[in-house]
Amino acid sequence: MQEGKKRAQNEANAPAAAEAAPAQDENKIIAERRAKLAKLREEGFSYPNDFARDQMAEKLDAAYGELAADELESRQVKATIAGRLMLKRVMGKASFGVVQDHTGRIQIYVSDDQTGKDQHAAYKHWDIGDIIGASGVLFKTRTGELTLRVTALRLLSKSLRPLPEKWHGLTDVEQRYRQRHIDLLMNEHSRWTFAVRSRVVQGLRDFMATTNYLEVETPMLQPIPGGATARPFRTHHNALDMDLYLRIAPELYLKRLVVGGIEKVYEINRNFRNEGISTKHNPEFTMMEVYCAYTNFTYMMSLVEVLIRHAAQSALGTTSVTYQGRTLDFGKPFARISMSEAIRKYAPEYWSNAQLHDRHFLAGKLTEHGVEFDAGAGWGALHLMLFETLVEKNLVEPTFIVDFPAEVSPLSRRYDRNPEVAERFELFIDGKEIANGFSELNDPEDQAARFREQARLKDAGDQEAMYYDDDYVRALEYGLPPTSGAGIGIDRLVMLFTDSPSIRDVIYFPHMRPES
RNA sequence: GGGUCGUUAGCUCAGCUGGUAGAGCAGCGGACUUUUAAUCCGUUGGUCGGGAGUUCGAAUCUCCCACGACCUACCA
Repeated sequence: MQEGKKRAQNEANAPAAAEAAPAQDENKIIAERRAKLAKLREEGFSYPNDFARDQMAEKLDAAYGELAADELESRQVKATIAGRLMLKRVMGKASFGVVQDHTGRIQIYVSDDQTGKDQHAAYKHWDIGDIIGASGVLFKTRTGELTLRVTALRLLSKSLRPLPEKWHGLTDVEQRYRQRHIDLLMNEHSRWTFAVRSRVVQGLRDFMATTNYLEVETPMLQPIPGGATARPFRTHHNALDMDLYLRIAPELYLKRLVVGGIEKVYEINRNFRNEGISTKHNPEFTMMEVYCAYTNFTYMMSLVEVLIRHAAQSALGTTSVTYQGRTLDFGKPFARISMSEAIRKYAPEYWSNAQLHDRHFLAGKLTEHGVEFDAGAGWGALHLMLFETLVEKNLVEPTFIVDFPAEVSPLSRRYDRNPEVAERFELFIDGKEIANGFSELNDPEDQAARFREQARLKDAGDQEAMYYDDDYVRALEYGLPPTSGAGIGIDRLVMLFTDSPSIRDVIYFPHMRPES
């Protein structure tokens, strides 16, 4: 790090850097720009950092964009701006340019009689992509565009690599994901998408703060990866000489905090799952998990509903969004339906409640649909599989599915009236699971039994089954208050809010294989 | 994992049934003092993703590999 820093500084200061060995992918355009940089260095250019701007493009437009030309002229508004040169139009003794900062764009007008011939001549040789600063007075062109009549301008940072074409921009999805910096420069929609993402997270945090939840951070490196059924990433701690896992969920740690008296707690952070990659799955993804003592899953369902509604409103200013051509309304109450009812609703024929609880019946129907399952799978696993096969894709509008089989919900409290079913819900939108929550299992002896069953499945070859977590059971033995909790998939929520078809569109740097 | 499609200049794309690789933008040189994807004249730029094969001759046909997209199966 230190070494690298020193080297970078030397390069920046040394004119000899222009002779440095060029990278493999250098072409003529880059060579020409390096030559320009070398010449600029001879003239004293040193990547200056003492330029102070006093205006942003968007603010200037908001303040003066509507003003009449002569009114603007009479006010003689001075401004100093800085940003990246995105367009350049040279016309002899005068030139135009478009400078982009993080708020937007503003046009500049550079001419011999305003800056002097030399400065204008220098500008003509700057490149699209260069970062510049400019001072001047605002005016309106003949066509009414707000423009800065430049009296002084400086090159602040030289761009050696050409930007994509001004009209089509960068459209190649692979390059947009691999070189997100270019995507962000070129594509307004990409900038908007990530701005929405930030506002969603901010909106969630604001809401939680006003309802007195405490935000915490729990371990990403865990000796026993718990809280979900998923394959973990493994890593190694050298000093301790022990294997650790990247967390698949923060759940068990957050509930330890509830045992410790933090009764309203949440975390927004990354989870890591060593599983497939798809338009809906990235190996690391962002999850919000929340727990509230002295409530049950019905409270948590309502909280999730309100949170999502609030996130939409604060990030987008509306609760109605269009996703891939379909309208989703987060403003009206989310539907609530039990898993059994949902299966019956979407089943091709009438199935009785008894049939839906008959393992052999379910196994037969799954086979009819060509679904493979483990011979040892119980009623609950088959019931869930049938739900996933028949129902999930149909749940377009926000819908809570409640009453999951306890067998597939090893951390959920059972119903008193039916111990085969858990007080658990999942929220589906556009066929995707967006949230998952339940009344937490706070009976340490039941939890121990469930872990034993998971350990048995793991021994039998189920790589996603949970580990027995002795330390967690011991925490429960001190007494976990009746508690409900939920997890919300932030990436997927942002996909819905931004009409993004792929999770890679809402993650700055999605995982990609290395370029060969 | 399986299937389909794609990869040509810095970017966006043409390139037919095999016959010396093209355009626009960007770049470079020139003209132009209110342009708007500025315009006009001239011009540079390519290991056609990589490798092997068929052929007198391959961007083009065949095979293998890499990367990506979409569909499909699974975890959120």
